Amino acid sequence: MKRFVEVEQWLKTHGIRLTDQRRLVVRRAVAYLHFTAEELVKDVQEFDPSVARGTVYRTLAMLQQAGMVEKHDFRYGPPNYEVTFAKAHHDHLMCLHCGEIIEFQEPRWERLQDEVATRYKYQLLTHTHKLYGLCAACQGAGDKRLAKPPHLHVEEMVA
Amino acid sequence: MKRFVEVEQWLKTHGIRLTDQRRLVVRRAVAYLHFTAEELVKDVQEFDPSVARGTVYRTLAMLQQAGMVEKHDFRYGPPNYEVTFAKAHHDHLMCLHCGEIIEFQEPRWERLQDEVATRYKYQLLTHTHKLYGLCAACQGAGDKRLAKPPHLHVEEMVA
DNA sequence: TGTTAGTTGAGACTGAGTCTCAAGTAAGAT
DNA sequence: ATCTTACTTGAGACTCAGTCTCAACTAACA
Repeated sequence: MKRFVEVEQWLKTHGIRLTDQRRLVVRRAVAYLHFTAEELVKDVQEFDPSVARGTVYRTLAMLQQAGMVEKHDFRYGPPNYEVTFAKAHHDHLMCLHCGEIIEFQEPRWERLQDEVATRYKYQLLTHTHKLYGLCAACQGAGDKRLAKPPHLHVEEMVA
Repeated sequence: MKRFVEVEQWLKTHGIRLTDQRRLVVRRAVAYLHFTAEELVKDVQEFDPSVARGTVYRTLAMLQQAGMVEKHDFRYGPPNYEVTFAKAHHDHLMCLHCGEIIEFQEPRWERLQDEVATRYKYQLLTHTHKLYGLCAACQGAGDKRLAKPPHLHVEEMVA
């Protein structure tokens, strides 16, 4: 089953009203790996220019609230969103030159984290762990500065 | 020797002109553990209201460039700055209720990171690792939402 | 097919940060 | 000590991302 169908079902069963606008936002969001709010606004408005910015932000907040979308503050540019519904926990490795984002898992970290939390008597709720560097392809390139914002990877429109 | 004296010397030896404004910004910054740009602006302007916002931002950027100040995107609110000059590398643990920030070191992480970077053929440049939870004191409190922004810890003014 | 509470679009508003440029000044040269 | 000049500053306009308000609209249940 397509992911957006599951997301829509989840919304329905949780008493959240399904409007055309929300459907569109969800469908466009799941087509991306990572995206910024403004990118999603533009993308959604290409399909329906009448959808307001506020609606996209509100829907995004709602999805985040529901735990289907996560917001990441990568170090450069505005925050990045990711649809995490039915996805295993992972951390991120980002190329500072081309903006590639790799998702990886490292269970040994999770254990070390618990250890640290215990050390300081903290009840751990969440964490972010991000590595920044240069991917193999960009290590040769001359200018090592961030060339473009963290991106993107669009699948086809699933309408 | 006071930290700000070292910072000022460093600036001097690197051909950066020492103005009264920069001196003030540096001195106020080293009085904090963590601070936001706007907090520093207000703080600096209490000592000299004629210092412009732009000047504080510019000085902050310069110090960051020089590697004496680090910018942290904690998950809530605007970015947090920290004077890292002559400080060992560390990561952060933050209480989501009272905003306490604990700095800790965990060398085993660094090794795991190198491993991950190698796995993906990345040249690692930097990383951020932040744990969020509830400190011992706040675990009992009723409302678990973030009560106030990441803060602060002011030492006395060193003028 | 009502009814109504939840949702929307439009645009004003906010907060954080950047930019511009004329005026001011630190610090090396004289 | 004073000159010179490139660097720095203050003021305020500007930008960008995100939030808020409110009248008009609509999904979904009765």
